[in-house]
Amino acid sequence: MATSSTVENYLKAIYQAQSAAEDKQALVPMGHLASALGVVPGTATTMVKTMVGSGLVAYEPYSGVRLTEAGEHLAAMVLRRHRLVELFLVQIMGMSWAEVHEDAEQLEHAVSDRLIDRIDELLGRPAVDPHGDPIPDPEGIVAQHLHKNLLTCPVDTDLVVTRVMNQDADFLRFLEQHELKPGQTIKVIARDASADSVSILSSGNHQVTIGTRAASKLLVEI
Amino acid sequence: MATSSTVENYLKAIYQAQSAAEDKQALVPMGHLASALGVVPGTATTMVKTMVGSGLVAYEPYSGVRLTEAGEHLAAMVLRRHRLVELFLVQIMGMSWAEVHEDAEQLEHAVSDRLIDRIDELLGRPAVDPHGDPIPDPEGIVAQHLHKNLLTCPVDTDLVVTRVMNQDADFLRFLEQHELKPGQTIKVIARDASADSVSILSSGNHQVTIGTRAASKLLVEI
DNA sequence: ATAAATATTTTGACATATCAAAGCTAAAAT
DNA sequence: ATTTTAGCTTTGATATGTCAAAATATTTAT
Repeated sequence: MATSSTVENYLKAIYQAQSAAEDKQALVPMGHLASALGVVPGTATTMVKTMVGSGLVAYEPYSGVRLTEAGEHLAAMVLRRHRLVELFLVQIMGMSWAEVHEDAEQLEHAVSDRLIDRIDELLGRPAVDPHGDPIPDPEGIVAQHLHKNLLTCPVDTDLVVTRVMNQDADFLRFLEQHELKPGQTIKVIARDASADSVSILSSGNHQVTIGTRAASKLLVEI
Repeated sequence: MATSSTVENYLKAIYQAQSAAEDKQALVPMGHLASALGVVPGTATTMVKTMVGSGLVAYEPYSGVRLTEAGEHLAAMVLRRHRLVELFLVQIMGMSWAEVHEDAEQLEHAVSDRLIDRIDELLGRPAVDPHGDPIPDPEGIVAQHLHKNLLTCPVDTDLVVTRVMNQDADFLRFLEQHELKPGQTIKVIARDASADSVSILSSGNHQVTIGTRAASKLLVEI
């Protein structure tokens, strides 16, 4: 009955697709799931059907897939392990936040409940990981934080970066270099729709201009 | 070309069987290998044949299997990861040495070279794990320590426990309770061949009597 | 030297996870 | 309303790792 790491990855991908959607109850299309996991669509269909058999997901042919309560809980546990491990690698092992994702991707399937609780304790039961992603508690409950992104937040107001919705190492290194990491205080100076850009004043008082695609991935708190 | 965790476990089992043998070049019988891995003999035969194809082992039908140089190096890397992880879990995560084996068994297949080097550094490039088992260096070289066990060591002489050749959690808890862990000083008071027993004076000056089977698993330095 | 016991290999089957390519469905465009 | 297109499912294969049970080899005992 123990879920394979493949099944854990499917659960995680469905969970994250559901979280990203406006309607949290919406079905995740098979094509989306397949490309998130790097498999061909047929593989996802087959796999999802076996997961229906384990009671982890609900599936409607030609429409998509959604987690059941059991699946959602398991997915939250995978995310809990992943995020605690990431924070642990940065905080305790002194690794760079840009490079820990791959390691965490492997370790999330290998750490025991006992060890993950030890890590949680050592880190002081943290609420978020180095990217600002919330860490589900042992019951699978996720503290929902409301933040705006750099396209929806007010201009010329002090903001604290709270979350980065992109795991790409180069992007993370860019943010680090320009003092735009979670916890740092910034300000949006201007938005230019025609230039597709947003200009920011970083915590170190340096100015940077980024594209709106990137700006939408940076979440802030006022 | 990356070895699966199954192959890594086969390599480790063959390595450890070869190390335990008097003749380090002796072939490991398939039955031994199969039972060490908890599979039926036919499975081991099949698997070993595919490993021949990868150049990791030499195999002689009806005789057994032996690591090639490439296989030995890979096996040493698995053991290096396992032992560094065990020491890490005990030293940094504060887990009990009796309970870390299972965790390490999983993690040894999931930690990256980068992370294992970080762990190695954090622990100060240690030579042995909590059981006194030597940690292979990044080139796969193992410092060979010569020790005697409680059956071959001199009686009534101060000894330091250096290594425990048994991973059984209950046995490890027993040693802990009776102050017989690696690093502690003990003395053999008497051996009784007919009673199949060895009597020991522990570091805390308590006396314990254990069977010769157990005594052979405790290695010491004079 | 032969029989009995033990160990090993082979064979056929199965579970999991995957792909390529053919076949279907549903939505969008005309 | 029909065609096109995009997306999804099915089918048949493949790779990995495993077992049960039959066949074979080796060792031990008589």
